[in-house]
Amino acid sequence: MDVADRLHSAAIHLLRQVRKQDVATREAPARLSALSVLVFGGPVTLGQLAAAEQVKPPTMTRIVTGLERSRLAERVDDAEDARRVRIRATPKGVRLLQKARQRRIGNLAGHLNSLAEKELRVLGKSVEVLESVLREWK
Amino acid sequence: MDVADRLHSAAIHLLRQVRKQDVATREAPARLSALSVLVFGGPVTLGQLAAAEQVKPPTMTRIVTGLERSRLAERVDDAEDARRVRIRATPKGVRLLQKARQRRIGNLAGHLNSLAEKELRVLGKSVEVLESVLREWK
DNA sequence: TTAATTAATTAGCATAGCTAACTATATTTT
DNA sequence: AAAATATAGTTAGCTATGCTAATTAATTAA
Repeated sequence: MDVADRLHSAAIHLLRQVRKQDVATREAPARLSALSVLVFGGPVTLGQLAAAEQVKPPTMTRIVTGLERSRLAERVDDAEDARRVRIRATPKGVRLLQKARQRRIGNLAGHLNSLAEKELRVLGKSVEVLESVLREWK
Repeated sequence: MDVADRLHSAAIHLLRQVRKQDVATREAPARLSALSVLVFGGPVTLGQLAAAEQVKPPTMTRIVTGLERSRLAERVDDAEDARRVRIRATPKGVRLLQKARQRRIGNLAGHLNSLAEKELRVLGKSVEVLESVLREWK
């Protein structure tokens, strides 16, 4: 319980700090988050994207509309099922997201810089442990 | 960079899972988050609360108004400076937040349960490392 | 070939973020 | 002491993001 509590708190504060970098993109959080699914997971249907982001389809409809207006993503008709719409990041979207990610990760890495080599190793090991926990979670 | 990247991703997915528990409170995320500052940090002025939550004062004004409507917090006049308004969690607010927190932490702890003792120890060590990184961050 | 199901959108509501402009109180300058 | 400046919070008005319910279009099942 103690580890859970402090891990929870640390995760909150860590993301709160890292997220500050995103203002440089001039894009809203939900859009960046959806765009990152598109960039790293390839084109998906709107419904899949909504599920991945844990929002309802109407919400994702509007996020995608916003991404399209900024030319960061586009709707593509699905050849197999005309009800579906596939969403794809544009080259501009890919570039923007990679820069945003670079800023976030770079910022975090900069702060991990002060750690001793041993601490960094422990942290790396923990991330693996967390990844395995998250794989089971669903 | 690799550790930063994966830590970042793990933190995102961890919080995304844990946050699901909050629907049981029937309170919106920003309100729960502000309430948690009040419960664990004591009464603060509206401006301090806004700063703690990294939002602008007008945003916090409305969050506090929402919390007041639900009787989870209340505005108290400041004796020293009549411009200021102190915000305080009500007993109902304290109870609601503690239950919400219990659900989050309990849920996370349940998933850490499957870990071997050694893994849990490594995780605990890492949380300490992260806490020290976060202390330096500002 | 209807009937039922599924995918996405539209409409309408609440919440949450912002800036700009305003009110009221405190502080500083003259 | 009066005037100017600064600070704390609110109000107004915008955009964005979450929801449910209802709608439209396409697919699958009876």
